[in-house]
Amino acid sequence: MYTLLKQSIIDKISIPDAEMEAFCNLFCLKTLKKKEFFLREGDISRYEAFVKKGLFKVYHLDEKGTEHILYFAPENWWLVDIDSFHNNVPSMLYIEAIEDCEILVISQSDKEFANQTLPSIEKLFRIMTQKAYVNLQRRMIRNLSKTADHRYQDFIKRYPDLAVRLNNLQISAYLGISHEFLSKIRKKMVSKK
Amino acid sequence: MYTLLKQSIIDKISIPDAEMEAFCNLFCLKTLKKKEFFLREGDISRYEAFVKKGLFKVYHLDEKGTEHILYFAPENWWLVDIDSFHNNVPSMLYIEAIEDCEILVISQSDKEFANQTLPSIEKLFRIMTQKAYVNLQRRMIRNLSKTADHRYQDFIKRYPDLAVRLNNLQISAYLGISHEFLSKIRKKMVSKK
DNA sequence: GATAAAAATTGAACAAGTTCAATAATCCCG
DNA sequence: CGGGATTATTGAACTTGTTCAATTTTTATC
Repeated sequence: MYTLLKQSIIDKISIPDAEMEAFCNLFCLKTLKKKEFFLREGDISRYEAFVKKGLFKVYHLDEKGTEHILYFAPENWWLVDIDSFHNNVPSMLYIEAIEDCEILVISQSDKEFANQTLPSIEKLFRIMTQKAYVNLQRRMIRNLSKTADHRYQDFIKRYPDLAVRLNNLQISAYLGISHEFLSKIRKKMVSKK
Repeated sequence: MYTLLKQSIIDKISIPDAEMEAFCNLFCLKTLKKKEFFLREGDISRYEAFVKKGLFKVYHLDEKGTEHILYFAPENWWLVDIDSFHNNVPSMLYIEAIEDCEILVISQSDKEFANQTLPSIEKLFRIMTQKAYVNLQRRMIRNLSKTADHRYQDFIKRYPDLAVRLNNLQISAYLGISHEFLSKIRKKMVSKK
């Protein structure tokens, strides 16, 4: 049950067996079907989860009802709205399964407990947050400096395995463009080959 | 010398006096004049710094030579390219003083030493990275869902004290628009009042 | 205070991306 | 396998934002 989670932790830090066991035992398995939600806008994020199987989208819905995807979370990724989870404020985000999923869930209080009692875990979450920050920073730079065309080509090159699991509505909501415009970009690419 | 730094730490975590002293002693004071650099593209970020006085811009230069500002760092903020610092890769960023500045500098190795020997410090940096991540996430959402007009008004409302220290070239490079367009937005705002 | 440099404004032509509406293709699911 | 729903494509008109070039205003410096 915890194989993937353990591997994902070992890849980031060295951790004594006892701490690993203690930490993993705080998680419980949950399944979500496609279109079900792990978090909705207005909720306070009281759980964090590791994606064991499947794929989620983490997004914000603006006042016009347009979806803006912050990131996709496939296997090995974590689900949480750090903002809501740590500042105890209602979330601006939705976290929705876009495939049938299996996740390992830990509560806010158990995570705090782990942070306080298991020295390796504090480090694990520092490293994870750093990695998330670096990814977001790189994306910010790309969004500020590249055209939609370039961002799309970059996306399918960077995440080929993800690209095939997503439809164009989802990709366009991640790139920050309309799906019609994405369709036109794709057409141009085909004709240029 | 360390008053501001200590206050900034106390605001985030509780820390024994001995750890506080040990940590602060790892920093040394440096001054930079306006237009001097703390980091340049291609450098590997081997130092992290706390801004004691002044104001920096952290930005990327694209292939056309256009500046894209990731964030501004006034007093109480930290200077570092987390990506370069932790992954030991050449930086994509410039960190440049836009006022005469005083900073407290710590080396990568001293920071690692602190992380390993001072338990509070691991927590401090986890919390700081989380805060930075939350800020960046909120900005990402705004950039994806709001027009330039809205983003500008939001910026001057959100950072009024910063807005008066910056010129419009810098603000436009942060908002992700040309300075000419920002000028037109400002004109429209004045006429609507 | 003079003067050079940097920043801000403006307009015109243009490019990038959106919106809306209609149609076509694909995907589910009972 | 059929039919409804979702997804993808296309075109035309439109909006947002860029680029370039000229001019004005402000700032810095000696």
